[in-house]
Amino acid sequence: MIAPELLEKYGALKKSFDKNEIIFEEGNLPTHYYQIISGQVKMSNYNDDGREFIQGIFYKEQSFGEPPLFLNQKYPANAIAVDDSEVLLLPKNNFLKLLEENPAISLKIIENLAQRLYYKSVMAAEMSTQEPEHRVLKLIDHGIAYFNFKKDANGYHINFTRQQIGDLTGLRVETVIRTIKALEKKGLLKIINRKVYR
Amino acid sequence: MIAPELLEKYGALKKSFDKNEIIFEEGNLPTHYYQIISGQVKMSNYNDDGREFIQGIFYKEQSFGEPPLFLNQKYPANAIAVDDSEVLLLPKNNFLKLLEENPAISLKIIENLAQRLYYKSVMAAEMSTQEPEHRVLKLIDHGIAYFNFKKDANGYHINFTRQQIGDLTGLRVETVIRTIKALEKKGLLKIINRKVYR
DNA sequence: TTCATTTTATGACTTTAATCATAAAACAGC
DNA sequence: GCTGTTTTATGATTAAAGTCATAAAATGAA
Repeated sequence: MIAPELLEKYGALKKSFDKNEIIFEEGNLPTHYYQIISGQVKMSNYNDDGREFIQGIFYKEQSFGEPPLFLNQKYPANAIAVDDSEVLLLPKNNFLKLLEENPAISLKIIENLAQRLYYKSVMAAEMSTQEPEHRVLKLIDHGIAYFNFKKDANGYHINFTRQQIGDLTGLRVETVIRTIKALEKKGLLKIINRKVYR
Repeated sequence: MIAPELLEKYGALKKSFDKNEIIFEEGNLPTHYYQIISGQVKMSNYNDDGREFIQGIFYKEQSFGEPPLFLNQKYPANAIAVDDSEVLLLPKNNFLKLLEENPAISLKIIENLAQRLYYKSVMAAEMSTQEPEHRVLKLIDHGIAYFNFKKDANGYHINFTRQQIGDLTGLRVETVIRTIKALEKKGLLKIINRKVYR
């Protein structure tokens, strides 16, 4: 996260996106640095027959879509508002100037990219070799650490739909539903009127 | 890549690893920055029943294992020499000092992490939603751009074993062998005495 | 040059998640 | 409050990759 005041000093502008509105599209060249003020944004791909894979979900104070910005490459995925969201947009050149003039920010960017690479490494290993129960549990446990799940009397409330869990783990909804039930039976999580807790 | 002279100025030492020797292990805390002088290194995970997933393969002048270094987290995978290899090791604190005193290097690190994140994004989407032919082809095409495949009269020589392709895509050897044959039949690649070309 | 190991290969079969069909409950918009 | 959509749910069936067995070719080490 970069302080909003600093971003604004370099010319960042606030933009609002409605729920399900596209922020940028796969295949386009990056033009801005994006940082969320409020709401949530997902980055995802659609394969040939319309099946979705969610690369990640981002919340307030988080940035997204930087890698292609540094590489002059096309976006490998779409960014879509999951809820009504407000986002700060800083044009690429201003962003690079900001980095140059504020070396401490570079370390923040590095740490952020390192964190995301870490998540992708863990999930890639899970998704390639582990069975559904393992995959779902790993996603949930990662989510507790890095997504904004709230803890209450029942434990952490995993506020993802079964479909979202499927799209994040590469499983189908039905499989996720069955897997979650199996995990509950094993006592690894709780289902309280359809909500999942851990 | 950071210039070897600069690394040595900050106290980096050269270390040799035999083929199949472990450089560092999953679960350990990072102590050094690693940059390859010669040979090749893979980062990989083994799941509960011994199945391997290769996170990536790295060659001369490339660094590996940085993310946990920036996050003070444990390594999410093992680093193993694929061939006899020489690696420059720079202790963590010296590396951070180097970064601090050479701001231009930070941008290099950022670009490198961005590149790896880009690869992982593309492969994650493939691995979760696409059929084997698509997955193998994507890996090969990515490899042409970023691994050191050599081009000759037959095209790019994909010098991965079927097993390695399987470990990189989450498929079993037999499936890779059959998939490659199917891709050859479709004219998407060539097999010339067991070697794969594209 | 020989021998052990790795890599590629192929067929038969099995398992597991995907698919398909259907429906109830919950939620959101009007 | 009604209605359309989304989410959760369950059972039956299918397809596709995994598994198992076996072997030839290639490679590398002694």
